Amino acid sequence: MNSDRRRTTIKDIAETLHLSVSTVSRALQGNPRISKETTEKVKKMALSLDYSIHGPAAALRTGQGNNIGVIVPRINRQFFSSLIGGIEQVLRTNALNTFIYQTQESFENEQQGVQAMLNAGVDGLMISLSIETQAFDHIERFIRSGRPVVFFDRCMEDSSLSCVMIDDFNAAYQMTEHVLANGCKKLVYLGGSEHLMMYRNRRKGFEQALLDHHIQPSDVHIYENSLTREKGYDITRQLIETGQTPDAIVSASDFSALGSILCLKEAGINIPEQVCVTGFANELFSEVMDPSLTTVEQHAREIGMKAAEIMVRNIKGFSEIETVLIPTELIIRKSSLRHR
Amino acid sequence: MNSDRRRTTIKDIAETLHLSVSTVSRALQGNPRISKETTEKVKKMALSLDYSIHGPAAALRTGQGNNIGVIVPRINRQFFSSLIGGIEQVLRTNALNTFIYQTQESFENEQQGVQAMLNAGVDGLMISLSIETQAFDHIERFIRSGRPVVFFDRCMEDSSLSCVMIDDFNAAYQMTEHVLANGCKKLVYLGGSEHLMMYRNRRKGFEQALLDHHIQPSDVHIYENSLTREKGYDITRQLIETGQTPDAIVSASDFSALGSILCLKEAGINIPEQVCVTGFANELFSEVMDPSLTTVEQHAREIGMKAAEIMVRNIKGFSEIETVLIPTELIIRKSSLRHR
DNA sequence: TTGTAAGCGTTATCAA
DNA sequence: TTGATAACGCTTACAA
Repeated sequence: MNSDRRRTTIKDIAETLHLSVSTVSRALQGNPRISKETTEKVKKMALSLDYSIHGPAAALRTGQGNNIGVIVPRINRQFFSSLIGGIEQVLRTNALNTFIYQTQESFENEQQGVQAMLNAGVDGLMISLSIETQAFDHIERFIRSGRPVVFFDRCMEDSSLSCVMIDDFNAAYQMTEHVLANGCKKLVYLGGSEHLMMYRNRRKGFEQALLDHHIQPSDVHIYENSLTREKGYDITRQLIETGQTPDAIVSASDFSALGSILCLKEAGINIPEQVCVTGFANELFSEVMDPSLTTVEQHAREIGMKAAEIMVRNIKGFSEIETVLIPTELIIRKSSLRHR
Repeated sequence: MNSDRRRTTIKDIAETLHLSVSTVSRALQGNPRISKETTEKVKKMALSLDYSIHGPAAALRTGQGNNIGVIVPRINRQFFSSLIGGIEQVLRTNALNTFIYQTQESFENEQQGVQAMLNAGVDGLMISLSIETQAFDHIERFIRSGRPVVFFDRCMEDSSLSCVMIDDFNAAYQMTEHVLANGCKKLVYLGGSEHLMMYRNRRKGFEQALLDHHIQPSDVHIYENSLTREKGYDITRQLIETGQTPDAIVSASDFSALGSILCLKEAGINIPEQVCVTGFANELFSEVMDPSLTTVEQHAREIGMKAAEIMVRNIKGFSEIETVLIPTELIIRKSSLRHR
């Protein structure tokens, strides 16, 4: 545990082999200008001396660090962790490291995260904005540094930036149509923050479906900022207690849908016969809960992979801007499927 | 999107202010040797020039990169993502960045990951071994570089290394006692890979409880490598078909427990009255599935935080070795609680 | 095919 | 209180 042990450098290899550092550097890179034997010798010595390249030094010299910063609201959400899995896989196969930072949905943390990425000298930034974020100086600062930025899921609304997200409008539209097709007429919608495009789009999709099917607006309640299990529970309880029980609860989150279902079950209300409930995200629990939850599969891993691919192309010098919509999939389960 | 834009350096600041780079460097660090006015001036200019420190260069000079590598089998497991959340939080409050790498349970990826960390010049390594890992040259290589290594959850069995894990033996022991207290006598155990200490310890805890309660070994079946939903389902189906249905299935994983439950429900077998089922990990779905699953809460976040604290202390020069057992919590739910 | 030397952005030593 | 300069480990013209 020799903690003041100096690391092996190419200089060490050069000295033991009586070569110059440049020869060693080139040999290590497999440069054809170096003879086969020398290259072989150098690589062998590198191995036996426990050499590993000092990335930061190489980065300093070449201006390329091979590190990509990834900023997400939370890492312990099925959606984001799968998405990161996709990012990581694509970046790795392109010899890029993944630097992760989670904001915990805090704007301040997000600012710090971007600064940390700037300091770390990452070659590009992939980010999904926090719920709180409404100002973008920190992002613009990064962009000014001349390095690529790719948004995913929660994007900045600027068409000159790359963004990969799902088709929220359509997903919500289809979901609402499905609920209406099951005979529901008095709907409650549990939405998110209106300043995030994705939640606005979901709400718009919901409303458009109602419009297209001639549902009376007076029969509909829309709640903002209602994405948590607790919110779902509380709102549902309040509706029941005030005699306003709807016949469908369409939620922009599996968690609030879960809260609603728990509350309805407690109140002895039958799902789906009396009330249909739908969620959003296809969290692991949605399949195995009782009743199983109708929801939207977002293909998180693919979103991550697609975003990473755009980043890789940008890093390689193709500075194209892309906005990609990953198609969603309606997963119909018991919580919304009536038998008539 | 000026991609050949040179980044602002302290030299730029120095020139515009007619100061030397050393003064600027010191001012930026808040060195008291620099006058208040100069410090102020420099910081203001840094801001207006969009300056941010170039970490790699500073790392090269100081030998301290403030980056910690974290290697995990998978990121999209509730357990690991929560754990990483804990790590990230502690490291960040100590001005350390988190470098993440997932092995997908592959030994080859793990080797590459350690190498990537070595190259990235991280100051320390936090790692949970892949299931496949049985050789440790890559780890020893990192240790030889003189930088601290902290294991979590899946550790190398070497008392000269720091490790944070849960008390698997006791957790399994308590779980087994709970099942026995519910009157079960013919038990099936679904375990993991025997070469991982944690799974060995769980199996030992299970067996010790049987021993202490005088259960006939002939009434017990132990399966190795049975941690997935599919394995749980298949083994359970096979037991039922061959007329060997047990009265309890104790699993080392929530996923195989889930598989078992799905199979039992399909076969019309009552849980828990005919068969008790227990899992391990308290995955999100275990609470909301039907029946809710008795399991073990591992306090993943705390494991991460504790491991990160040890790392931070090592980075700061205290090279103490610590093995920490985080206490678990038995979460008793419907899948194992008989009413008599 | 190999070597020399400059320079990436920063910090730290020494000098003023 | 500030400045000049060397050094960290690496890559890459340019030279041999």
